Amino acid sequence: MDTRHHEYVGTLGKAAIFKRLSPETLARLSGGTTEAQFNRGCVVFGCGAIATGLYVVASGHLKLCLETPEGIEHVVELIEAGDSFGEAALLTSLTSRSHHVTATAVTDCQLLHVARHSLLAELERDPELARRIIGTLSERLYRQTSTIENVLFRKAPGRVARFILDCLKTDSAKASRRVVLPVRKGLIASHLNMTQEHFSRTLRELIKSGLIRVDHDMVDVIEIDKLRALGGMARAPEYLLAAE
Amino acid sequence: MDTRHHEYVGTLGKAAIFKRLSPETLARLSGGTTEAQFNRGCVVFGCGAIATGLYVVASGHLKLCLETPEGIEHVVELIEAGDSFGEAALLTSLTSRSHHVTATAVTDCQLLHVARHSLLAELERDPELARRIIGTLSERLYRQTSTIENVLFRKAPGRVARFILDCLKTDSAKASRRVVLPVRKGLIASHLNMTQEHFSRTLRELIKSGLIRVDHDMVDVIEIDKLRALGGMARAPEYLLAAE
DNA sequence: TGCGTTCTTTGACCTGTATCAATCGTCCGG
DNA sequence: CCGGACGATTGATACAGGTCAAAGAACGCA
Repeated sequence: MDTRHHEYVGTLGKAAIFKRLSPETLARLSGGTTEAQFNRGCVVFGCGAIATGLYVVASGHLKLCLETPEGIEHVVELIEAGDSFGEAALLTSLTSRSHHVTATAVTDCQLLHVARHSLLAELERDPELARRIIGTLSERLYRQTSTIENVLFRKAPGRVARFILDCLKTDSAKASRRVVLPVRKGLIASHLNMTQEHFSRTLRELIKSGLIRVDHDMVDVIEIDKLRALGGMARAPEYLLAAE
Repeated sequence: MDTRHHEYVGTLGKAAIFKRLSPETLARLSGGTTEAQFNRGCVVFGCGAIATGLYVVASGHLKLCLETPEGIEHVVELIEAGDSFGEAALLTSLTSRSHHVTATAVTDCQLLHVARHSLLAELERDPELARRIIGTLSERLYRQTSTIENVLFRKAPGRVARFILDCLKTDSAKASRRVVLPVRKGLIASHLNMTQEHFSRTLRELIKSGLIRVDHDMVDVIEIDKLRALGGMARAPEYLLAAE
């Protein structure tokens, strides 16, 4: 195990899925780890591809998408540094270990790839790892359920409001009430299940009614309560249009 | 461990999640198992409730739903005998072990409840159980992704077509090309993210164009190819290999 | 510096689906 | 046998959001 693998231990240990695992476990996992760079736009794995292991993001952003043959795509999840992806396809005999989404780099990315056999072997030794993986999958399931809820129960303004509020929560700049959109607007639109055009219009609507202010990819929240009301409500009937 | 617990071993062993586990593991799990009946319409657990364990369905049908305060509900998943549910909330520290959907009996049900502590204890001993749980969660995740795909990429007729085709696959009567709808039509409509009215209309549309024939809850598939075309884009595993 | 590419905005129009409302079965208890 | 409850069907209408088209902005890169 050379020095490179020692570096991996550090990066792996920072990822949520492996955080606070025993150093021995991490060391053994790093033995099955390789490094990979992907340039913006590159496909990490395609839908249907056989899963060879799990990816951990050292840096960069990725998207997990569903695609139609016609090229329409829907962003299931946006992935960033510290996240992992590809876990779900590791152990499903039924779905023949193939990925059911396509993973694409939306910025240049640095990834670590932990081989499937290392994970399985380690699963045998360390029950804590099993718990982690189960926890991560549950987490993912939970997020997907929320996504479904968001898409099905809310109209466009509600979805956008909730997205902005979610960014506020995660973003370090929660006090400033300023959010920097993580990716290009079109991707966000897709994630919220609407067209880029509609997303644009909806943002302007929120601006016009004074809830937010927008400058390029910077969003300032003005009326956080009204935004919460919109995002919290299942279905936003008609909110007020402050005439200008 | 009395005779009742011995019965449980049999039922547990029939569930997909526990199938072919070692008799010792099953026996120990059955020690933490209790029985429960729920009448049609009863809520097994509500969204937000703390998860106490995992449920296995001995008989009956249930639905997993998302709900709004206003009482609108969306069926995330339909559950039947041999399925398990409630696994996802067992191990998420982050989401504080609360259920994120509501489980309701749609017919009278016989359930087994496996206590959380038994599962966790057994997880420590039997890595195969860990793999099973991971597999089940992955499976669930996969199904949810399919659901998202179905709801987002297809218009109403496509969704209905796919639902019928799915029933054909699972239903034992796949040769007969006859499907018996598992639950009341309104629930199916909700699962497909449309109103009961629209579902009804869509069915009639399919009948009018000669793809199916419907008598109450019996659906006969006439033109399976056209139905497939509507349900469209069966994911081809012939996709190319993974990254690197 | 200019030009092409990629992202965003805006406008006009169209359609899928929800909503509201009424009717009609069908099953069940009295 | 009848009335009520629940589910399914059908019709009329409204609107959210998609589609198409085109023009601006921003960001490369030569």
